[in-house]
This record gives sequence, C-alpha cells and structure tokens, in this order.
Amino acid sequence: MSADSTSNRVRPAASRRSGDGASARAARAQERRDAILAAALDAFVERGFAATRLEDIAAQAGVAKGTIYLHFADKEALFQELVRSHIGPLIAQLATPPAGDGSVRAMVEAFASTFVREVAGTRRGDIVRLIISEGARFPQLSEFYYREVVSRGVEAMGRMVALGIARGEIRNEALARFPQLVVAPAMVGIIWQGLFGAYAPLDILAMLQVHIDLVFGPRRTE
Amino acid sequence: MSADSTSNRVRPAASRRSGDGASARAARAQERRDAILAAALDAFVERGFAATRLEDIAAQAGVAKGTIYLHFADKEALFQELVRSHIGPLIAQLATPPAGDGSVRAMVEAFASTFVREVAGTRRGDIVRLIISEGARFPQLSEFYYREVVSRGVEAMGRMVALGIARGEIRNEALARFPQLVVAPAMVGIIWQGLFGAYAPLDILAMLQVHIDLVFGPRRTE
DNA sequence: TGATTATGACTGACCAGTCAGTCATAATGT
DNA sequence: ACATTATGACTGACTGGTCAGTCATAATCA
Repeated sequence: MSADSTSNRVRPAASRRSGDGASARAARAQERRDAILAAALDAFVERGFAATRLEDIAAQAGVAKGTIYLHFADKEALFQELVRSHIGPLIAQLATPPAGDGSVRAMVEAFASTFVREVAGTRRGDIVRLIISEGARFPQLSEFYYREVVSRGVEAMGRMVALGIARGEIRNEALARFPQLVVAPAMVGIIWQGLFGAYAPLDILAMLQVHIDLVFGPRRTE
Repeated sequence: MSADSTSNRVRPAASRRSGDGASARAARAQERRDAILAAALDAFVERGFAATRLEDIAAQAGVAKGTIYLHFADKEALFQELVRSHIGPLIAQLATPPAGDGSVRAMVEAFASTFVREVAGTRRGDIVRLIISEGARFPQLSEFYYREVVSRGVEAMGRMVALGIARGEIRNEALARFPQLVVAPAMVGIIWQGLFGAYAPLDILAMLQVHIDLVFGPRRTE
C-alpha cells in the first residue's frame, strides 16, 4: 500500500505568493489533521477508546506518532475533537427545519429515509455508536452531545409532533411529552446493526415505516 | 503428573458429619467467587472492560489478585462469566410465558412495569448497558446474548403481537414483522438513563405507557 | 540561513498474568 | 481424643510486555 515513498513530499506549488502561497503549509497541516481524525475514527470504532493505540492511528494516517501531538493535546482530546467535528454538521442540519409544506407525516417519512441513507450505514452511524459505547466514560462529552444534539433533536421532534396533533394527523396527544418515542426505533436499529447485524440484519427502513404507521395511523389508500 | 492411580481424591463426604462438613471450604470458595463477580460488575460498569484493573476488582472483593485466577482463566473469561451468570435468570423468565388470561394489552403493560421495576434502575440494567457498550468488542458474547436472549425475546414478543392481532387488539398487522418496535422504547430508556439520566432524567414508565397507547390505540374509558 | 514542522527512539508508568510459599482445614494414623 | 500429614485456597511480590507522551534530531520551507 502506498509504496510511493519517494518524491511524494512535494506540494511547493505557486512560487508566487498569491492568496494560497502562505497557506500551502497550513493546507498541508489541515490535510494531516483530517487524515489523523479519519484514522482515529476507524480505530476507535473498531477497538474502542482504551484499546486503541496512538501508534496505529499514526500509521494509518501516514504520519509519525509525534505528529499527532502537534495537532491534539492528548488521546482524550483527539477523541473528543473527533466526535465534535462530526457533530458540527449534524447541528447545522437540525437548525434547518425540514420543508414545512407537506404533511407532518411526509416530513417524518423524509426524516426516516434521510436517516437510513445518511446515518444508518455510514460513518455518522459509527459516531452515534461510539457515543453510546463510550459516552458513560466521557461525561463532559455526552453532556455536550446531549446539549448540542439530543436536546435540540428532541425539541425539534416535539414541535413536529405538536404540529401533527394540531393538524389532526396524530391522535395520541401524550406523544408530545415523549418525542423520544418517535426516534427510538431508529436508535435501536443502529445499535442492532452494530451488535447483531453481521448475522441477523435488520431492515431498518421497513421497520421505520411500520413505526410511522403506528404513530400516524395506517396509511390512507384513498 | 497426578500418578494417583490408587485411592486418589476421595470425596468421602467427610464422615458424613452433616451436609455441610465437607463443603465448608467449597462454600467459602463460592462466596469469594460471588464477591469477585459482584466487584467485577461494579468495576466494568464504572470504567468499561479495558480500563478496569483486576487489582481494583480484587481489592473491592476483599481478595488478592491471584485469587481471581483461581476462579477465572483471565480477564476476558471473568467478563464473559459475569454476563452469563446474569443472563441465566433472564432466560428462565423468558421461558415462562406471562399469564395468558388477560388481554394482550394487559400482558404488555405488565411487562412494562416489570421491566421498569426489575431492569431499568438495577444491576440488570447495568448488564444490558454493558452488553451494548462492549458487545462490539466481544463478538462471541454478543452472539451468545443474541441467541439466548434477544432472539427469544423477539420471538416471544412476536407471538404476543400475533395474538393481539388475532384478537383485534392490535390494528397494525405489519407490527408482527418487527416486534422490536414494541421493545425499542424500553431499550432507549435504558441507554438514556445511562448517558443523560444524571441531568435529564426520563420517566421511563410514563413513556412506555404512552408507547403502549400507540401500539394498542388509546385506552378505553368505558 | 534561520524558522517551522515532522520524526521515531526513548522513558516511565502501568498492568495482566505467574508462582513459590503460607496457612487453615480436612484426612488419616495411633 | 490427640497428633501427624495432606490438601488446596489464598497471597502478593515479581516479570514481561505495552503504550501514552516526550524530546533531541532531522527534514522541509521561506
């Protein structure tokens, strides 16, 4: 793998110091930082925080161990930064309310399919699993995650449910008190795939559709 | 080694003093084994598998480190034995079908309150959290857990759902394909308490009641 | 050339697992 | 009953290995 040891170190570019001239090094540094984070994600997901060796992350990222310490204070800071960097985009997405023109049911269905496509089988899903697995050992991290993602997500879902109730799409008014119920199957789906998916795969999308029927009542076939 | 061909280990029942004469030592050994398991549960729940030191378990159990190795082959065997010993009773409970005289809804409600009482805030809940957290790193353990507990639980719940559909208590027939949906909120409740319970407690029982309304339709107020 | 960035050998702490030895208890002998 | 011997549960100092974090040196850049 990557036997091109010679001459790969270039990146001199633009001898003219225009806009990017000064940033050539910074750009390279950023690349390395990202490579370290990507390698760290793989490693932490695979072996867990405590059992992951920094040397493996370094090797995977194609840098020396010491380089990691140029970018992160220590192993724990690397882990936290890893989670935070992936949570950022998620927050942005939560801030954007889903197109509110259709029915609430359509919005929730859209959410479900987005979830399956963008989270369930992807790196994002790994991050969620990582938080669930290691969260108890990183209280400040899980608190951050709660504050920035979970509480906002629950509130957003709560507003959706309230809207659904107001429009008569959702019968059970008590659901507004526990918006977690709407998302619970998605969480269980993620955990299931992580633990048992290898030999007992679960069709998360189909499951979520059945669940949506539960929340909104059977699909209209008019 | 062990050339004791003649009259080896006797096992004489100690001149039949009474039942416990010969077992005095064995009983003490069993006590210690149990103490080690109890201490190990605390430690693994608190710090996770990799970060737990056997010396701490030993100290907590009031034995020397070497003693642990008289009872368990290594750290991993101790961990697995810990989970297995707690899963045993659970299997027994799964084997006993709940009193089938009342409505399916009543059975599920009974299940919910039992769950909250006997699992959510107890050692059993800790075991579940432990499996969710460490399961990915112990494939054979999570496979064991799947085979002995999860698949049976899902099947049992599937039969309940089928019964509910047959009796007309449950409208959504597709639910029979995903009995996980019935249990998902309970799982999420456990995880929530473990991660955020300290500052954002969740009333699991109330949540499960709302969920049951979702599955069976609103409560009759006849 | 001097400044910045990267390297990897090294250190010191830490810990799973071992084993020679101790001692309370049980078995056997007188 | 008492003395002697056997057993094995228990101990904890020790070993061998691992790994996070450091730092003197090297490479690269401007």
